[in-house]
Amino acid sequence: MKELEDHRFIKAFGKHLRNLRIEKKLSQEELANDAEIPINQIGRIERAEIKTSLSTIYKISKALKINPKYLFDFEE
Amino acid sequence: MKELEDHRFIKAFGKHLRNLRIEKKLSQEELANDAEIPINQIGRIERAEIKTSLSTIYKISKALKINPKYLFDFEE
DNA sequence: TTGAAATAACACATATATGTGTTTATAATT
DNA sequence: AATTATAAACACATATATGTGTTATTTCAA
Repeated sequence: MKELEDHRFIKAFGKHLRNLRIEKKLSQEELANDAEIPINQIGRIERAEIKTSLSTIYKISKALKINPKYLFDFEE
Repeated sequence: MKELEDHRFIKAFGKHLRNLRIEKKLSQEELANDAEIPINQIGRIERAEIKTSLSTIYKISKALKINPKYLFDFEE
């Protein structure tokens, strides 16, 4: 089943995002505000509820003040 | 307008994907088949028609046999 | 310049992300 | 224990990606 492998990646991405957010000492709400996306989105991504889009990835990276590629700089 | 900036990023992503695909000497159809996604999706991403998802990004990186982060290794 | 391969450009149904709001649960602090 | 901040868990409407199919256009080699 390809879904399992895919889901592992999505979960790792969410965990990595959470790590980066906490490193920067931001709440989900603060990050969401900075990124100009709804408050709930950050939690949904961190919990791997959704497979977010390039657009949201870009906005989050801007709010974290990092290059988007660092959002993918993690091991599964 | 934030949309413009966002769109520059999406376009750069598409251009980078096209470069990577051509480097590997794959047609859109071959890459789509390898990634097990519809043939049209690759073209839509390369032309920046859509802001694709984490899931598709993962599948494409697998098909290209690269780490997903290299899909974001480009300058805007 | 013609034929074949590759890509673009349509249309349309379905699945999923987004956006907004409300309510519940969990931590942390005083 | 009570208060506050944070995050999770719901629901629901809307926007957009996905998936499938067909037709036009472009590209490139013979």
